[in-house]
Amino acid sequence: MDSKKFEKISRALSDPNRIVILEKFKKTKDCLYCAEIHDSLDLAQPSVSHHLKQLVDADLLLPEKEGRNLKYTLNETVLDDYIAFLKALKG
Amino acid sequence: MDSKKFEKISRALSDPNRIVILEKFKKTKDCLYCAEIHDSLDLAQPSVSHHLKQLVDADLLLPEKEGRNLKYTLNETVLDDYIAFLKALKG
DNA sequence: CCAATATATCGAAACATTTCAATATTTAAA
DNA sequence: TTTAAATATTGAAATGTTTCGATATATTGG
Repeated sequence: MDSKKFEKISRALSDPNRIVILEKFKKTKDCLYCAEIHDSLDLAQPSVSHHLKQLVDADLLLPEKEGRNLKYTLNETVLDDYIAFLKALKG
Repeated sequence: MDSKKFEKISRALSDPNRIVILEKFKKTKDCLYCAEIHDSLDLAQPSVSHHLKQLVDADLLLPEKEGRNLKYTLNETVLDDYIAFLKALKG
């Protein structure tokens, strides 16, 4: 992971609503539907869409179409790469 | 670490100049002087001061006064806590 | 104490992000 | 194939961030 990618992921992680989204993966199964995310986020639909886009653009979430719904899974590989970058900072 | 703290650290990590600062710790010894940071950052002095403040406010850097200079060390404990939060996201 | 050096703060311009209403697009069901 | 549901895009207001010149504060050496 290069520093530009690291920066982008950090930015994606620097918003309370997006943290709520990511934490939902901890509590629930390994995938979440767009509508479930929308329900847990006291925000208008375009705002939810915007936040999901940030997370997808940072590769933290992997989107998958399922009929007319959208399903997201957490990209653990990217999280691991991000963690590796952080560990490298320590020398 | 709570999510508010996680958010703040993520924001501190989401800027290219601040990443350059943190990466300098990898290359050099375990502490850096304000002036060394300033020298490696093609930015005006108030901007450097601003970025260092973000990093200190997020507890990523620990400042220490040494006469009329300022010395910073990387806070590895906070980095570890941040990493632990990330790992917890994966379940 | 005075002058010089190191760092911080202020205030404003430039830029980026968040939010939502309105609207568009896609897809499945009727 | 029309309609309803799910999601995305646009455009604009509100807010936050970055940057720097000017200036303030602290510290040390002379």
